[in-house]
Amino acid sequence: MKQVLKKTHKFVIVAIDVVIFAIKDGILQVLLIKPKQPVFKKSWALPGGMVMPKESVDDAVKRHLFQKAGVSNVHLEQLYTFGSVNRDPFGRVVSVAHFALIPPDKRINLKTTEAYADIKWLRADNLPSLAYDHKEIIMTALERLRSKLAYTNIVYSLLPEQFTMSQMQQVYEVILDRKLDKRNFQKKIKVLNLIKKVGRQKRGEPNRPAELFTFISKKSQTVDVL
Amino acid sequence: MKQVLKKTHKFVIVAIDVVIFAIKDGILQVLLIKPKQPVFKKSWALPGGMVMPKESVDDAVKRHLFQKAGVSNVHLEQLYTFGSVNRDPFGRVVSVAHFALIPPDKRINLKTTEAYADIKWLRADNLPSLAYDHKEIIMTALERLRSKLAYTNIVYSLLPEQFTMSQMQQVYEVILDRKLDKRNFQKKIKVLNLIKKVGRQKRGEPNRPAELFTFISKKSQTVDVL
DNA sequence: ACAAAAGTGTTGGATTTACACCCATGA
DNA sequence: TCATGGGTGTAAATCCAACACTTTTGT
Repeated sequence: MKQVLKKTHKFVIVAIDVVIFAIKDGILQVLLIKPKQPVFKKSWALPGGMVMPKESVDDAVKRHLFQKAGVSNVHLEQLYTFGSVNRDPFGRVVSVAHFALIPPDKRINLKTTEAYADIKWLRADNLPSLAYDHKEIIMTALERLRSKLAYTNIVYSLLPEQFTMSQMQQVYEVILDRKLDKRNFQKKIKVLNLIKKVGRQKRGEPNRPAELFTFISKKSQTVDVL
Repeated sequence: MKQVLKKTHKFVIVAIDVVIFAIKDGILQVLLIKPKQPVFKKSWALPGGMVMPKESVDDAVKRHLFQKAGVSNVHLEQLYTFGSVNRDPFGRVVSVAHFALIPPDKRINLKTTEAYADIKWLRADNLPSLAYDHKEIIMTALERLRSKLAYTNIVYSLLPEQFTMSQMQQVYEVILDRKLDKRNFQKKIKVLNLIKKVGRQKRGEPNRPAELFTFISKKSQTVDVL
């Protein structure tokens, strides 16, 4: 199919790609697949695929996300549409890039069965060689993620249901790649009224147990965090 | 052609739309066309059109902008991609919406000759009934414009080559729809070092002549304006 | 007892807001 | 001379950044 497209070059195909982020072990990770095409044998690529005529772009993203990562009901956001003529060697494909945020305790179900050879989490700070313009897409997603951390409450999409203040601060530190002051951070978060104590503590570590918090609401809103 | 698409419903067409803003007479205006299709006889619509197989999305926007408004070399920015299934009654069309900013002294050349009956500037604060999902697109563009005024220097794209401080302040007031304090505004702008006095004044009005300024650089940059 | 992370306030500096009068011009 | 918008500074309030010690636990 795609080969035909290349030859005729008569249509513009609409596809989607998703940059899926999660923080695991204090490291920002991106979910990538290993394409089977020989051209990209040495590269990794973003999960994605075509938009079908009878599904919306949003639905296409959800479908591919579920088909490839077995995940649904996560923060999902349109990023940018990449539309240069030669971005895909197999045809004229315009891709509506998105990004997704997955909390670390989310059950996911990676499926290697389909058109790609492998799928796994890779560090965002040490990316392998990437197919298509996917490097650029990931960089754009990272930028967006960084800026949205500062003026929205999306951090809730990267935290488990219950979390400590340090965990929350760590999300900021990992993504922004700088240390924050503990007292100032907690002061700012407190005044925003986004989270509340659950009344239990995280025990079992060889140090003072930390209070557990949870988000009062998980609606996206713009708030001045940093 | 479009009718065929509707029946077969086999392909997704990629199009672009542009929300073209300018401030004229202290009013924020949007450039709209009057479609010829009977369905939209009573509506206005955004200028736009298909992306051809051999042109990039960016090039398609520039082409349509030139074909419809006779304008080139203006601030142009991708906004959002609208991809719901039924947004266009004539077929499955995904539209990559953009916005453009045009300075008031820019020569433009509106062309009513083509597939639409009329083209003209309409007030953004009192929009007519709009075709497709173009109301939503304009609202999204307005939001984006408002937020970018605050953290970038794009205001230069809405001002003539030489301008007074009051003119600049007016751009902010019109778009943000609130009054600003003259002294505080000038203080903030001054510290950003974006503009310089040209050394002449705007005479001819029955009041004290105003200093004229110009932008030191017309590169987009993010700066904390407000 | 010790190591490790949790919790918790204050101060100085920077930034932001509010606010009013005189000036230069054209009519 | 009058009406109009242009140009200009200061003081109070708020916000932000820097900074260190005590607590609680597991081993």
